[in-house]
Amino acid sequence: MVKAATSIDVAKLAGVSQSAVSRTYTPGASVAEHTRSKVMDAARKLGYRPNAIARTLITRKSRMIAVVASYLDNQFYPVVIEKLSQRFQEDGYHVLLFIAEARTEADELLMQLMQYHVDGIVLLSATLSSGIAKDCADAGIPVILFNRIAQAGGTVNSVASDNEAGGRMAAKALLAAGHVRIGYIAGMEDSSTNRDREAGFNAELAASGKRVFARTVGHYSFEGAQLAARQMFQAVDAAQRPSAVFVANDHMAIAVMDTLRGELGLRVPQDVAVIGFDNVPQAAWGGYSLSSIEQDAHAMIEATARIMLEQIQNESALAQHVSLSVRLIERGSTGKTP
Amino acid sequence: MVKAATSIDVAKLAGVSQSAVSRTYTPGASVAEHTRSKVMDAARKLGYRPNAIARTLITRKSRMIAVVASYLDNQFYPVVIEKLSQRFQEDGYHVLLFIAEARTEADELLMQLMQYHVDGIVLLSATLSSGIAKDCADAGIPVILFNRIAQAGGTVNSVASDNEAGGRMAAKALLAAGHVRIGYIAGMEDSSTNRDREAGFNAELAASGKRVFARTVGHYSFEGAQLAARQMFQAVDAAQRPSAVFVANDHMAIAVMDTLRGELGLRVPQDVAVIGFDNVPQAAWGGYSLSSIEQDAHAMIEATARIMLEQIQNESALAQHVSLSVRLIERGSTGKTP
DNA sequence: CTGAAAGCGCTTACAG
DNA sequence: CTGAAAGCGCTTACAG
Repeated sequence: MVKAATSIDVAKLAGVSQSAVSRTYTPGASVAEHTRSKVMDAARKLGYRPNAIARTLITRKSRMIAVVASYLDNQFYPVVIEKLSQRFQEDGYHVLLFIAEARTEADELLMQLMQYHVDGIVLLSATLSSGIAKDCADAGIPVILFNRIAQAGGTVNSVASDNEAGGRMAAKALLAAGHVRIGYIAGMEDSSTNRDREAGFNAELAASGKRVFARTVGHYSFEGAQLAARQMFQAVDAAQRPSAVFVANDHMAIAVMDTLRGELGLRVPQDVAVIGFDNVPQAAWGGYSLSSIEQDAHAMIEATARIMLEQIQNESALAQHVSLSVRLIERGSTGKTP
Repeated sequence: MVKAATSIDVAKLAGVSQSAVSRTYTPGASVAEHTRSKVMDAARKLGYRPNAIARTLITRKSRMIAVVASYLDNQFYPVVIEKLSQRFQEDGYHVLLFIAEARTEADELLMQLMQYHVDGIVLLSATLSSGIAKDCADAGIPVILFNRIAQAGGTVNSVASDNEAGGRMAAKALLAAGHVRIGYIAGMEDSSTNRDREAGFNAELAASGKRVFARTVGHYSFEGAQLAARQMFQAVDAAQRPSAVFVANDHMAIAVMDTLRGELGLRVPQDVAVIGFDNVPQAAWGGYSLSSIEQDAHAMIEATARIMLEQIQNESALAQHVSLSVRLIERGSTGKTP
């Protein structure tokens, strides 16, 4: 174990002051070209790298952004985490990833985060108590809810899709295909995504003088969705069960398709049309060809990065709420031939 | 923006020295019960939390472990990242996640990591130059290669599956099913996983007096695998193409199945049997029912955590190399009826 | 058990 | 442009 070289070591070797070394590594600081090159030479010889921890202590900027995630089995999130990391890296920020197991855990995690003086926090599909949200705001740490809507009037930003419009699109597509008995398999009852998708879906059905034929809850989990599908499609008589179903996300929709085909012997789309939400990569796989409402992950990430940088630079910036457009991707599961 | 309370603020309010506050938060330090409770009361009133950055500066322990990943579209990794994070969190460590885009980028990333004084580094399916590996060793930072084998004699630890045994199992399963024309779709040519899986596969074929009938390369990517499948199965005459194929991982195997069925009109397993590697969750999906060689992700994660903690606590510990058993999971893609 | 003090490795006014 | 010095918020011998 070799002790790393410090700015003092470099200063000594270069024959300059420690301040000069520090200035060499501070963009925009005034250092003579001659001094700078002496410092760089010495730094190279010693393998010097500025200690980011010491810098953070004094500047109060860690250049780290915490991302709190959970449910990585939902295929939408790994991709988001990857792209989000890359996006922040482009701006010189690093991602400190936290996995929250239960929803209640987010608060405890956040408290730990604050000890690390992260510059900002992105909550992927997680919520946090208003107490913690206020602590973050008080500490000047921007918080962005990703794929969740923040309560109005708060200090917390949010970036989400127009889930309500997505729900309407799903209903419109199924109605246009002539379906009359249409079911809905819900995600988490208390999530804003589920609430808004279902509201849009029901509103569009109502606009056609119809209402949902059956409704079960899958809690956004694979197993939950299998159960929900069994409950909804157990009727032996075809007229007793939906001929189409809107599932609150693709992760569940795939489980539903498996259950319909494998367990219940029903064909998709001939016996039951299925439409999901997210347009995860797996929706395009040949084994499913799942129609879906696409969330624009790229735009969501760009909006997140933009808001984060704005809020880090301007602490008094007001909370922003971004809602992005979605679009229908039709595939085989609703009868579109590829 | 309210300035966070420091140990000095707490000390003043509690009427004790700053040292006493620090000791209260240092497990094992000697503080009178009376003093401790005065400190805790004051801390509660001020919402005090020790500053982890300042602590890191002086203790040289950040309790952060860097995880460098890439290829999150391979479904094996998100699950590993999630479980690994949770596992380290149990021991009071946090994961700093870095996404390496190209393989060459890992070195640059590592240099940045060292500035944050992470306590350890896990490289998920990435390699690093021997120069950087030495820098880490010199700095006393343990490095673990996950799902890769380290070069012998180095200072870098590794945790991987017995890929060679896995390759043999795949060959054995296909031979046992009576296949004669057996193909192999390779991953990255220069990866240890591909090398070992292929070596075991070929060795087992050779043991039966056979050799691989066709070989193409999919580079561990979805698109690469589609291309590799087209190349291998373009022959119109069934006798000209393999009746079974071992694909170097599940991520590619799923792409191969899509190409076989969707594009080439071949049935799995009737026309072509397919076997993959990893046993990702998606392999069990009804749309694929993919036979696979299962990597024991749980055991890999436990081994990684154990080695990491050992090496953090004992800097002079020697590099360890763990190889974990794999097992065959037979499903529909090799003719097993579920 | 407790407090005063040094020091971790930086950044940043300040004076020159 | 440059250097001496203060200070970020802690931990940890050291002396009492």
